[in-house]
Amino acid sequence: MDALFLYFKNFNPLSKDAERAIAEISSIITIRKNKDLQPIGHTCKTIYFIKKGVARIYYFKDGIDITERFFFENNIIARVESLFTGKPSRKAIQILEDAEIIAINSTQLFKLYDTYPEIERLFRKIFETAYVETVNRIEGIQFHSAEERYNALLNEAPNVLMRVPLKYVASFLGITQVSLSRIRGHR
Amino acid sequence: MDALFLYFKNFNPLSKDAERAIAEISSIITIRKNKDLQPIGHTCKTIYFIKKGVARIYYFKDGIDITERFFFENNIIARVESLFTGKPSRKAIQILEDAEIIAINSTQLFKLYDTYPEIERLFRKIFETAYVETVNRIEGIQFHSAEERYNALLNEAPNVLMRVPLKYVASFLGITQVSLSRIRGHR
DNA sequence: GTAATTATTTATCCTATGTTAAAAGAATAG
DNA sequence: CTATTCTTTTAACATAGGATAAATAATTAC
Repeated sequence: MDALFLYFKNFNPLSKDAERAIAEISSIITIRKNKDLQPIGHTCKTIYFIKKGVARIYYFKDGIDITERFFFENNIIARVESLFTGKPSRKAIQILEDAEIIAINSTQLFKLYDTYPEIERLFRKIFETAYVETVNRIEGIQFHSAEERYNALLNEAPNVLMRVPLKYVASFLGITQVSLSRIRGHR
Repeated sequence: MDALFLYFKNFNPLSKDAERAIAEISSIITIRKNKDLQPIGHTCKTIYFIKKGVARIYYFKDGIDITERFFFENNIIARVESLFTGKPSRKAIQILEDAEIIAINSTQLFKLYDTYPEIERLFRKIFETAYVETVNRIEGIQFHSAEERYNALLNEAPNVLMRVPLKYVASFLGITQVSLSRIRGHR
């Protein structure tokens, strides 16, 4: 649990009381490579924190597997389009490397918001930051060539290319696997 | 101010007290077509609400004017990548139709969060919703052809095409104006 | 360790969108 | 009302990336 609270400190340090309250609604999961942590079609009622391992959010678009995003150690994962709307998610979370994960029950978490404004503030800040990252990502997607996006990924997140199968990287970059392979060849 | 409080009710109804506190840190601006409401390079310290008119957030990418998003009546505008990070924004807000706008001072607003948890909750929910919209938008950008994106816009937000110059729509769709014109010709 | 499966690359051909330039149409200023 | 400027369309040509198929290479199961 310590890794989680350390992560929280970057956003809004919590009182011991608040930490305890979160610990009470959380559990630790170990899960193996290639398993789905959450399947498509379920309403997201959990916020995950990766202690160890790699994961991705993916979905199917016209029968094709699309990676929305990758997640590494010391980060929060949630399918926010379901978490914040209460609607079933069309997306799944898949584990790409054997993982150790902290699962926080979001229904209970949102109830804690009433008793602990500091917890509400913490998650407000976490998701504001995630929101900003998403806004910035649109720019990268929309106005760079596939090759530029690949090179940017290589610079900014080389661990993606080192720890994740290329077939998943391709759709994340918005191209086919064949194109990605061609781009990697240009060198 | 009433339009603003009515808008707030969709997210988290406020007490009269909280409404008064927000009214105190807000002002009404009238501004003409083609003017910049906020220039590039300034740190965003204001959250705007459009009572009347149309606006867009735009920036320059390699000297080319890119529209990030359009905003119509009864919506909040903010350059969140600046608002939530405190860094200067590379983006500007431009008015596309003579507008009447409520400007909320964000520095003072964030201070109100301490006294009025209901206000913090309100804006948490507003930005959670905006975050979800942004996540959903990525899907639309990344895996549809330009023509599909144009048709989707035509269906989902025909007011964009009716009230906004096409040259601004093109970059919003991620294509050149020439391509947009070609696509509109296919019919 | 070998067979079977899965991931990646290479090759060919094709289409959507970019680029540049020019024409046509609409809006604005005086 | 006319001239000027700004916006949109049209045309011709170039290219990045998609689709399909097949060949390697790497993993996994037994």
